[in-house]
Amino acid sequence: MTQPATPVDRSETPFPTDATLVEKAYALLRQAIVRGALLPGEKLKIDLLQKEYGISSSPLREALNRLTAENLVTAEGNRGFRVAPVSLDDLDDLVGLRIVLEREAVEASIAEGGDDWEARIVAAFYRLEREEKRIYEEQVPLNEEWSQRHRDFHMALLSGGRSKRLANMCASLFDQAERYRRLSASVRKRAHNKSGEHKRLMDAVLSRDPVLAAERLREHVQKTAQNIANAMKAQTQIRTEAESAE
Amino acid sequence: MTQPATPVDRSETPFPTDATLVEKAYALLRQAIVRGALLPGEKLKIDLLQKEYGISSSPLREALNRLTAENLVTAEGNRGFRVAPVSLDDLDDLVGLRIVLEREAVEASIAEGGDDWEARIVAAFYRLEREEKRIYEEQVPLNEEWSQRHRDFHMALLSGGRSKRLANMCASLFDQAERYRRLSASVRKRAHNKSGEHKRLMDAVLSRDPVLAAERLREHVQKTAQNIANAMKAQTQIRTEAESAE
DNA sequence: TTATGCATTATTGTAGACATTATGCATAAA
DNA sequence: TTTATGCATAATGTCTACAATAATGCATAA
Repeated sequence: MTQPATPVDRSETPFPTDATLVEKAYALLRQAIVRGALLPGEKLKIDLLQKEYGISSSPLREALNRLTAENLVTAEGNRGFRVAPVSLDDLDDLVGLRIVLEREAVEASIAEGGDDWEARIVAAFYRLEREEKRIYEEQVPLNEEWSQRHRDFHMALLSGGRSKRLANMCASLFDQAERYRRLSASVRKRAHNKSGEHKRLMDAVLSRDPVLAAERLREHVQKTAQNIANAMKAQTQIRTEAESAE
Repeated sequence: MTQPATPVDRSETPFPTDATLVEKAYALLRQAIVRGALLPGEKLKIDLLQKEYGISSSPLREALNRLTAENLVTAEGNRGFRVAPVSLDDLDDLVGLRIVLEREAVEASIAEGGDDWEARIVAAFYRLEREEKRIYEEQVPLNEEWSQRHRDFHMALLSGGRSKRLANMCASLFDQAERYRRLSASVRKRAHNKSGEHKRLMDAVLSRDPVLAAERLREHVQKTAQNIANAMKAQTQIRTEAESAE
């Protein structure tokens, strides 16, 4: 039996139920790494993961091999797998590429995107705002729901172009950056006022001014990265002080 | 025992001897696909590959999973692995991204590269020219040696920047394009006079004029892609005619 | 011609044995 | 002390056989 032909909204159903175990393991591990449940540098021992997820070694190893190509896992011959380490240099590298590729993607979207693309943006923004309002009014901390809405909004902005590769790369880089955001977010739990920034971003994109849109996107990405970098430096500072106090 | 600390020149020694079987399988399969020994769409049956390479299923499957992330292999759940298909649309996509990323890489190289970078370019060009001269004088057809020199030259041009991710992506996209080149090259076996083009490219880069360098790089990549596209169209034409003549 | 059911085949997943390599620790040498 | 060396132990990678599941092709019925 094949998967039903109904279009799957990946933002709603996290994963189809009839996926192979490799795909499930891939999705689970990826999520755990991006969300920071598995920490940078952490050893990924097959037998432990096996018990944790109830999946045997072969599909796990295959999933881990896929993740190495996405810079989320490192594999060193005969020394097993690890969660990819993080560093300020790597963040820099990541953000630099993100800016280049997201500029390209938003420019292509503005040039090629139709009404459906614009509608996707408006819808995604609406849902993101709703969630942020809920968080503000109910004094809820940032949550998975917001992260998903946030991701959807950003991807919607870039989804108007034809290039599949570009879209995939942007998504991958976004998630890699998301991992950094989460790791550094242990400090500041509540949302900055990102809502205004996202509104400005959307307006620029919907006005179809490629220069303005690219510029605001760059600002947004760079500002976020700066916050993350500062948090990382602060953490390193704290860690260093704690160590030297011993 | 760890690998000796001597720097490995990947262009000389295709692969270290103490690599794991996953790495060997990965390298072998990748090569076979890029060189066109395994054709687009071809089924990759594990048991056949097992006999072919003398490597058991586990490392083979792991290697294939890595290759899926590079767009060289497709994996469809419960339907096994295939060599990634090719199409004019995909070529377009590929080349579009290549131009964006190689421009970025060459600009970064010009801004950040030092004498060592320039020396790498000159050396790579010298070796490429030597090989082309040999091919011309001895009436040898294009060969693996030339392909390697050609790759080395292009990568040298882009190797001056700090971004590791960018370099890796450029290399991956170059090889994906190389696969297209080889597949379409079955027609025209002898080298075009690329030598002059490469010289002009090198001169622009070494003059450290980022605009000129990016423009010549774009021209070069696009012209190559156009030749490939034309060859693909001709092949499709021929295939279509053959089919309708039945 | 178009469905349906069934047998066949291919793929995926599991388990456990085995070989190889890394690692930590005790001991010996500088 | 510090730095090597050798060995026991653990971790990793690989292989094999087999079980479970899904896809596929074909004969038959509608």
